[in-house]
Formats: sequence, C-alpha cells, structure tokens
Amino acid sequence: MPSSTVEDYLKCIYLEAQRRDGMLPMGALARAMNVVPGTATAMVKTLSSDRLVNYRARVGVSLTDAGTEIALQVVRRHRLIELLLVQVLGLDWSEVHGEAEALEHAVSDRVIDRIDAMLGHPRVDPHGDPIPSPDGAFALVGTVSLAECPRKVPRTIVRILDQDPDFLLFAEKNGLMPGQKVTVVSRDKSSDAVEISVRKGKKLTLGSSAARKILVDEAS
Amino acid sequence: MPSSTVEDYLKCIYLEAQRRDGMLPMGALARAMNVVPGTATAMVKTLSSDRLVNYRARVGVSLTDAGTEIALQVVRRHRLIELLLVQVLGLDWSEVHGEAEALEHAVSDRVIDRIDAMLGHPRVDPHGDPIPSPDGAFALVGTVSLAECPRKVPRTIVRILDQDPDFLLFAEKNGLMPGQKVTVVSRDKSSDAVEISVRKGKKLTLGSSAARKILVDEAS
DNA sequence: CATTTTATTTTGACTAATCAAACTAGATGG
DNA sequence: CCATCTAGTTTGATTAGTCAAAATAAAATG
Ligand SMILES: [Mn+2]
Ligand SMILES: [Mn+2]
Ligand SMILES: [Mn+2]
Ligand SMILES: [Mn+2]
Repeated sequence: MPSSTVEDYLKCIYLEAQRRDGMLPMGALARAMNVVPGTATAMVKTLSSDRLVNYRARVGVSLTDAGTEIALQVVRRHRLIELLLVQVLGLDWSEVHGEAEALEHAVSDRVIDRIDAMLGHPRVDPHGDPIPSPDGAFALVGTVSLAECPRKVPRTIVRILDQDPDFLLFAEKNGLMPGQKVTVVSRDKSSDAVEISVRKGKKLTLGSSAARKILVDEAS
Repeated sequence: MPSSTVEDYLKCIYLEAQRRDGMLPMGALARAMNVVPGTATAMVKTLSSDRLVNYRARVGVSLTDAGTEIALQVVRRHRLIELLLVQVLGLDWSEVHGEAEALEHAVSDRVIDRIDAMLGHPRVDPHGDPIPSPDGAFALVGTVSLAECPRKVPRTIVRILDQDPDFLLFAEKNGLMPGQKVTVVSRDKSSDAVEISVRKGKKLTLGSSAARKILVDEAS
C-alpha cells in the first residue's frame, strides 16, 4: 500500500497536471507540496522506480497508468469525504477540504463504498468538483468561467476552483455556490473587473482572477 | 501534536493498564503494540522525556496526567467513530474497530464534536465501551461477567470485552450484544463451561474465557 | 557567444520508527 | 550463594521523508 505521503504526491501531480500541458516541472510540484525542490526530486525518483510516474530530469514528471489509478482513488475518497462532512455532519463547505486532506488516507474501500451509497452515488463534491467512480471515470463539467462567458445571459454556477477557506466563505456569503444563478453584467479590461448580478439582482464586482475561479454551465 | 504512533502507544498503555495494577511491564506493551521489546523501550524513553509517561527501567510504564489526557482523547475519537460507522454508515459492529484504528488519528476536534452532536452525545460505543467526554470523564458500567454473575437471574448485556471480528460475529449471531437479555443456567468447574440461555430461551454453552468477555448489568 | 540568472539535482545530515542480535539485572532455584 | 533463565535494555542498522547548501544544467540576456 502506498503511504499517505506517496498518495499526496500522486494526487498533487494529477491535479496540477490538469492545468498545465504535458510534464509537471519539479519546481511546481515542490511548491504545491510545500517541500524544497530537492525533496520533490528525491520523492519523484522513488515514485519513478516504483513505476508510478515518468520522470525526465530537468523536464518534469507525469503519472503512469498505475499512478493515475492511485491518484484517482485518492481524489475519489477526498471528494466523497468532503460531501459526507457537509451533507451528513453539517460542516461548512469552507472547512471540509482541510479535514478531507487527512481523512482521505484513513478510510478503507469498505467505508468509502458505504459513504458513496449513503450519499446516493453523487457525481460532484460540495465545490462542484467531479467525483471519480471506483474505476476512475468521471464527467467533465463547466469549462467556462465568469471571466469569459457571454454577458447578460443568466448562468448556473457549477464549480468553484479554489479550496481556500477565506475565498469559500466570501463566495458563500455572496451566494456564489454551485446551483446558484448568476449573470455577468459587464467586464472592463483596464480595471480588470467583472461585474455580476446574483440572486435577487444583487450586484457584485470581482477581479478577473476571482472571476476565473467560478465556473458556470455551458448551455444558457 | 503527537504522531499517530505516539497516540497509539499512549492509548495502548491506558487500555492495558485497566487490567493490570500499577506499572505496565515493557513486555506486555511490546506484545500489545506488535513490536519487539527493544522498540517499546526506545519509544517509552522518548515518551518519558516528553513527560507523557513515567518509566522505571525493568519495572514498567504508567501514564502521567498529560499522557492520560491524550490517551482519553484518542479513546473518545475511536469510540465515537465506531458508533458513527455502525449507526450512520451501517457497518457491522465486527468491522468498525479496525476502521477506527486508523480514523482515530485523522479526525479533528471540529469533526469529532459534530459526530458527537449528531449521535446525541452517546455514553457508550457499539461494544458497550464507555465514551470519555471531551474533558476525559466517563461512567464505569457492568463490572460483572457471565463467568461470575449469579445463576438463574436474567441479566442485560452491557459490554463486550473483545474486539476480535470473529468473536464479535459469533456473538452477534447468538444475540450476545449490548441490550440483549441473557441468563446463566449453570456452570461447571471441571469442564470449564458456562451454559446460558438467550432470547427465546435458546441455549448455548461458552467456555469460561468467552464468558468472561460478556459483561452484564449489576442490578438484576 | 560569454555571462548571469534561474531551475533542478546532488550531497550530506537529521528525525521518527522500527528490527536483530548482543548484552545485563533480577528472579528462580538448587 | 553460584548457576541459569527470563524479561528487559543496548547497540548498530535500516527505511521513509525531509531540509540546507553546494553543484550544475539550461535559459535568458547583453
Ligand atoms: Mn492528503
Ligand atoms: Mn472539493
Ligand atoms: Mn490507531
Ligand atoms: Mn469499541
């Protein structure tokens, strides 16, 4: 069985590689894992000799099929746990990411299957992140953000691309959660601002980097 | 924060010391922790320098107040998790001890408080083991076992002193669970047997070591 | 192209947790 | 009391995961 450290590295490589194209540079991995670069290099070498990643010195790292499989299991556990904490135990969606970070390594398949069943085989977690099925499949949703979707057309929020508790609390307070309606009123290039209106016509202005974190559905 | 290894040692010392009198010998600790004696000695020395245990070479180990406090927190987490797994997620009582062994180190106070609230501040776990309150207090129950309680008097089972899945499955199959009624019919010294009758007058014979694991209430 | 900067790798060291095996300190007992 | 047994302790290694700092490769720049 992989240690929880190995699980975290694989999950991190998987999630970081979503953004970027091919190989994940060691510097990015080290930053994401909060370790010094030498530590990332050392770890990646052992992952490589275990055939969990492909490593090319001074280029970067990518997951093998075996590594992807483990990463997806960890992501599945993480997101099912988040949903359990929100829906069954009543924690706030801003708190659950941190909690799940530890619990994802401590739940067995048996327990995760029970959680999955009790929640009715959910497809997404509280932040709209997709939950891989036991065999690693999942649907991709909402690839357009408030920073680029058409204006004046009401949309439904489907996903939030940030786990930071402060951002999530802000989002929650302003009704920016999956399922909520939102319309982009205007955008201004120079001021980098996106003006939106949420439920009850409440207006709100976001910087574009925040707007980019809020994904809405494709179909109007 | 103590590592999960330290938490397990402290919990183990706490639980093993329940049986025995004063100091727990290193051999007993090593056996209970599944490590070689030298490992237990080394660990206990570091616990001792952290003021979590009192250690006297060639005598044994006992918990300090600080050590007891940690041990009780771990026991509290363990037992609340067991109850959650049984009552909310529907796992069998024979499975939950093993699951809780890992989860007890991964749940935060925040999560454990929510579990406690959701379960209605329970006093005992699925095996009848008492759940310490956040400040470490708990009630002692059922100090008499089927091996020594009076015969022919119906009793209620309050606690099972064994976490072995096989034993628990056996007990479950025969209705030997907390809350169930049971009566000792007869005992035989030479054959070491305890004959009991459970719900619906079903008869069953236990060896005395098994009988000693089933605790019943004091008052008839 | 030679030089400087930056990213990555290497080297050397450390901590926590463990085991195997050699070594006592006490108890047991003739 | 000496010999032996046994439980417990020491010593010497090992593994996983990490950091600091030196070394180096590659990229960027004048
Ligand atoms: Mn994690
Ligand atoms: Mn999430
Ligand atoms: Mn444990
Ligand atoms: Mn229990």
